[in-house]
Amino acid sequence: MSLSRTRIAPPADSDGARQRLVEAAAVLFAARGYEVATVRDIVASAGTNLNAVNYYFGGKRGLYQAVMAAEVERAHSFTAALPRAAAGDALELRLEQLVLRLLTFFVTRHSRLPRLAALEVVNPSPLFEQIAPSIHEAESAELRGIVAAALGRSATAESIDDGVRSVYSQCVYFMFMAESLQRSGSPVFANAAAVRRLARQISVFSLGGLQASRSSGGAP
Amino acid sequence: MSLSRTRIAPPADSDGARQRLVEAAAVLFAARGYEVATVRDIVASAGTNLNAVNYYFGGKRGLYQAVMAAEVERAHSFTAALPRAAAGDALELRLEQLVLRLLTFFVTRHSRLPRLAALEVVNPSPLFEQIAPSIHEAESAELRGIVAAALGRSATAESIDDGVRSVYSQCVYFMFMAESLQRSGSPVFANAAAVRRLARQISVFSLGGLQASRSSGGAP
DNA sequence: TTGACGTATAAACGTCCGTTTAATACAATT
DNA sequence: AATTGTATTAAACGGACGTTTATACGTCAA
Repeated sequence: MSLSRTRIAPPADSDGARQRLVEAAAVLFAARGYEVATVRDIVASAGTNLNAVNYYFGGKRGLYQAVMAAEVERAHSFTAALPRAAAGDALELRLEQLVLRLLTFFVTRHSRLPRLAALEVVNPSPLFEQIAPSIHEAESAELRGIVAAALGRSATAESIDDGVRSVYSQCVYFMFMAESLQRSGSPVFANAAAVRRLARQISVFSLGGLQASRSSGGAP
Repeated sequence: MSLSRTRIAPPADSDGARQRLVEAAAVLFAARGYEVATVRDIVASAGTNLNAVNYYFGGKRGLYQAVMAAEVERAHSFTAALPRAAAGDALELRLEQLVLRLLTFFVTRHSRLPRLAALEVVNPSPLFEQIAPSIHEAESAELRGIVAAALGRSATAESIDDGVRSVYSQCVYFMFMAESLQRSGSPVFANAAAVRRLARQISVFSLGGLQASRSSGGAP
């Protein structure tokens, strides 16, 4: 039997290699940071050859760029599936739902983006300007609308910026602190109920803060 | 006079080299992070020989440890000199002064500690557990007292923790975002008046948030 | 069948890293 | 004057890094 002849050429890994590289690189970039993660470790984890990174991505930076693009897309499809309040709902509910969505984004392991973003924000790479705006477009606009509504007629551009930052900083805190909080065993990263409770606390706190800001900041 | 006898050994560079190493290393560790900052760049900046790091500190990690210790001490003496409200002052004033102190700590260039701490928190090193508590002992205790007072009789340990975190996260936000905010030209890092205004906004917002939490969280 | 092309593997290259070892200068001690 | 101990300099080591070059394999068109 001419087995050696008729045997169809195994498609080898084909495009599997490229995808496994992106996946393995995402894990290692997130775990150790761009500089410390080595190409050799990445290809070993992906089961490919050392040259594959240069062949497919032109180099380590190109692979990082591909990882970021893939993780941004993955995070977007995750965020899109989260529940959201209707525009006509009460302000309190809309804020709580938005905060819950932000917290869920920062705290769950849907993608490596929160971790990669924390590293980028604290230590921006040349890609930072390109990545930064694509993380939160929708959420920040929605938050801005809610804050403006809570501040009422006396809202100024500056007071809205202040309010957005005060609310947002309470959420993004968990992105930056993720590594430290998990070390100390914070329940937020494994317990969905804890996240919901946290969202309620932050939204109640923030709504009270915005109302206090209205009476204070508006009239000089 | 037996000058040659009584003359105390000229310290020559003596400890100068050691101190210059710590200073140069602090700058480079803060600018590039521990892994990326190289011993060769540090000794070049300090004007010493390559071997000096191992001679004085036993290695790169030892130098990093010395840098951290020096920066923690420097930051402490800076914080100690900041004005603080008296215990009998109004809650609003005490909170605003504390927030201003925290913001000033995070935003001004008294030492490299805020930057080094941001890197450590996002990417903890083996030294993290040793460094973390020594940054804020006093301030966090004071904040806890203020939050407890603002929450009043219905305060629980959990609601106090929540309030402390909500206030603190608005301040530490500037530590994490320092690099990014400075890139986008935020005035907070060069303008003392902007910091004072910010402290007022955060304290007003937070006091309102705490009052709202009091009526909400206390009675289940 | 042959040549070309896209892919995968292997080996080597040049560089930079932290660290080590050896050699030197100099003041204090014996 | 010889020696000891400390500080400084110089040179080299072994290894890891990202990247490049060379080579083999399999498919497809001519």
